[in-house]
Amino acid sequence: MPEFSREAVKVFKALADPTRYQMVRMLLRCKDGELGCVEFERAFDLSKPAMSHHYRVLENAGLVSSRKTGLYVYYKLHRDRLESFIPSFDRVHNV
Amino acid sequence: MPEFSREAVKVFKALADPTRYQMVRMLLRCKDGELGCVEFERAFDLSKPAMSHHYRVLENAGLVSSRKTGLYVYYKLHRDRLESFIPSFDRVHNV
DNA sequence: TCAGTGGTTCTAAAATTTTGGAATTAGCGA
DNA sequence: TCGCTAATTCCAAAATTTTAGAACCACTGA
Repeated sequence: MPEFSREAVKVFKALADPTRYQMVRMLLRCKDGELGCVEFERAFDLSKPAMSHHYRVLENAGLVSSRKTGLYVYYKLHRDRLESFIPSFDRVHNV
Repeated sequence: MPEFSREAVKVFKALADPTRYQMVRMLLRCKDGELGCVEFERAFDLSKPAMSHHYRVLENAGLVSSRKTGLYVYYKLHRDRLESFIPSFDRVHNV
């Protein structure tokens, strides 16, 4: 399978989970496309390890990257990456 | 989670597998958006039950429906359903 | 009627994904 | 330095998904 297809499947896998799908939508909605673990943990009733796992899946799909300041970690959405596989994701899914 | 989101996740799940992703692309490429099991089985080195499983996942996601004539079954892509969750899927993924 | 083909269903195994407790790492402030 | 908090890593269990053999169903043609 060509490289692009493998990447596409990885992106779809990343979005094929309710928690991660919602995380991406939260990131789309927020002002600077960046949210901290705190916000995510408040939104989803999951353990820290489970959340960490989901962050990693999104990172491996190239959909987010993380930045650490002090104790806190912030995740930033890569809109162009998302749109390059799912154009208008924003318009369609950010309801 | 709202209905649309649940449906969206189901559609992403359906596409989050190499075989099914390719199946959808084959359907996009073919003339009348319809292909038979024969073509799919020739394209993928999987057992009949495994293929049947994949057909069902795509059907449950509302992405295809099937039609039987005689011994043969044909699957038809629902382009509008696909595009309603992933606009321009055709253009982006039908490489 | 019956032999043969195409496809699904049933069942269970293999593989992957999701999850959380425990231990660990990293940074902050006293 | 020490104690505290935030987050990840390690590990294993639970859940889900993918797969195929065996049995079955549906249709065709002889």
